[in-house]
Amino acid sequence: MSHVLGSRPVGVRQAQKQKTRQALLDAALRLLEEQSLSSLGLREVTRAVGVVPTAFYRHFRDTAELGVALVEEALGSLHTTLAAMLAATGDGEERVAGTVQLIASYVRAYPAHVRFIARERHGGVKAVREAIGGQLALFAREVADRFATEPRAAGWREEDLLMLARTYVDHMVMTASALLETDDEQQVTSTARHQLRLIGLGRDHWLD
Amino acid sequence: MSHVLGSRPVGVRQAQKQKTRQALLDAALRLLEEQSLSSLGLREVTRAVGVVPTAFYRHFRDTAELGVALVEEALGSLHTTLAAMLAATGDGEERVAGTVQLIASYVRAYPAHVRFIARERHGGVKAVREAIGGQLALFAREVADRFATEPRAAGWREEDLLMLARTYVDHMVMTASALLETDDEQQVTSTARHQLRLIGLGRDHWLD
DNA sequence: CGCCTGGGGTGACAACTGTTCACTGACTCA
DNA sequence: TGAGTCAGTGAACAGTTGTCACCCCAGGCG
Repeated sequence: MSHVLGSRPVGVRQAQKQKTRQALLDAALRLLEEQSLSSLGLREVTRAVGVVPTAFYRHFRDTAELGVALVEEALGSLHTTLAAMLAATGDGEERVAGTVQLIASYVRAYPAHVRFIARERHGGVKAVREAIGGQLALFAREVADRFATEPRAAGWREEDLLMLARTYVDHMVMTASALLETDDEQQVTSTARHQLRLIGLGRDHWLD
Repeated sequence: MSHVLGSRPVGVRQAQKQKTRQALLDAALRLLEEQSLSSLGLREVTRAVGVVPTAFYRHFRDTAELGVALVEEALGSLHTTLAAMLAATGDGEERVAGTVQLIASYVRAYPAHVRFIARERHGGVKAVREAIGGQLALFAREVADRFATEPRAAGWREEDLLMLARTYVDHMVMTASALLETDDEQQVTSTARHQLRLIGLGRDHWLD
């Protein structure tokens, strides 16, 4: 008789289903640490979960659809984090360092998700590529909109603001994946900070 | 009795072998346009060439080794092109436009190679990732060395020059893969030009 | 010339894949 | 309470995969 508002699983039934679904996503993400989505087998995933192959179809049409769900899981919840990151006003060296540190801690917290995004951004599954591209474009828009409200953006053309935002987003993704592959985190974060400074300088002298 | 110096195929035998090897590479590259290396099957490649599966082993241990060979084919010959690109002295708007145009024409000439590099740079096969990373690091070194000879580099720290070079190389790769995925080439090249201008401005004011 | 090397072919193997269909039994809800 | 829903099961299918030992015969070379 009780109605649960907002949250998805309304009964024991739905809850179990979502639990299995999440188990499939988790197992897939783990398997994808050492292979690409286009070689991920449906049986491989169900075996890792401890469930019969056909159960897979109750949740996803194929592994491509699972991939799209993973994109949502990895990037969907990042919008709020990004907003917080942008809200930290102030500029200069400590702002730059803070940004890079935030990226580093995110990579440390969710390495598998980051790896997945970096790997499948140009991967072999079209639907997943497009899902990631869409999310990143959304990020760029959000960043650009944020910039537009700041006094530094006075005199900037709309499209140049978007270009600048794209540069920042691209740099973020590249730094994240570089952090995954290196074992010298200091080296990577240092380079990332200097690159941000470089972009910041270009930004300051854009209107000449 | 005649000795051919330098060039590889010294006899009809060797020539045939290299011909088959090249056919395997070509077929693989074509198949990789719509999948990742980690899902590329050995049989799939030989079938496309019109050769029996076991013949594959005469040339490569497995598909990973073929992938490394593809990296060499795609990036190995690019060093000279890159040198030419850097040799074009002069700066400012037309230099930037020329650079972007050169990238665009390279993508148009070898789209499959570019796609392969973008896809496997963070792909599921470790050996291939490392091969690509090594080549790109080499590019960055070459660019940095070139910069070091220019008067603009006066006062720059060695590691900052390398950082700058990496930024340019990364930007090149990103622009190339962006050109592959878009259908609006003008849009992408325009953004790329503006990003180069942004970096150039940062470069000009680095020593403040 | 005639032996030898080795790229390519044959056929077969066990293991694996995605997808189908009919099923069971715990949960839902009027 | 009793009928219906549906997440997960079980078995079977037609293909596919990588790898094997063995054979063939054109090209290389003394």
